[in-house]
Amino acid sequence: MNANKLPPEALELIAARFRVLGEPNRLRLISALEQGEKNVSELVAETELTQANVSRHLQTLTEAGMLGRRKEGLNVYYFIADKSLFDLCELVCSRLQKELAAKVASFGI
Amino acid sequence: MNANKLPPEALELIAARFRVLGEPNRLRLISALEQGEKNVSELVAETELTQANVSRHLQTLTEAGMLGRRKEGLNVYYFIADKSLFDLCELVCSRLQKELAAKVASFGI
DNA sequence: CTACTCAATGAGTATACGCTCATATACGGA
DNA sequence: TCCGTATATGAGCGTATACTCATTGAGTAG
Repeated sequence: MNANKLPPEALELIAARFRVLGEPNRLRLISALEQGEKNVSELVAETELTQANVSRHLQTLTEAGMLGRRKEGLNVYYFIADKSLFDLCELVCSRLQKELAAKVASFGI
Repeated sequence: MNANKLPPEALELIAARFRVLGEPNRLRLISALEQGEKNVSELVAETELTQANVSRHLQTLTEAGMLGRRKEGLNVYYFIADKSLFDLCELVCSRLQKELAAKVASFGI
């Protein structure tokens, strides 16, 4: 948000990126891949989502450049391609914790 | 995303936060407030959105704890309450620039 | 109190998107 | 080649949400 007059197309690009992250199940997939690459079946087992649903979310994440794909025989392995994801989530998490702490404190006394 | 088994409610909270940012016009409002607090009329003039629309987006942003409100007579002034917004956008922007640069390079040779 | 201004909100519409079922595609083994 | 397994995708449905118009609510000035 540095540039003072970001053109609409740029804003749309940025927003699109946030939108991809605005879905809990996609965050779940990202989180699951934090430990390392996994194939679709593993992700389905771990998240308990349907295979079709996992596939679609992985597609969304991959198109956004956040994940990478690697085929190995029948299996397709996905992995985190954008390490800045962790920084993003870190920022949001710490902010949420701060807000939660404030809420707790306001009840405390 | 540090914790390995973030509970679903936490993921929903994080996702909700990203979703709020996943709308170009809301980013526009945030961007407009970067210079300092502004009232609704000023934001309407600057963004060329309808007053109703601006009002709703401001509500969304305020409920998410990202903006603050201050009434002064008839006017209501909004301001950035969550400074980490800038870090978030910075991260996304720099990542997008990197991707764009890569795309340009791949056409270069 | 009346009239005016700024901001918020109820109602309605259009669109985006997450989900599922069924099917297609891709690949490996017999 | 024929079958089975892993993943992707078309079609359809239901919900969420961005937008607008009209109205209301809050505050000020006359």
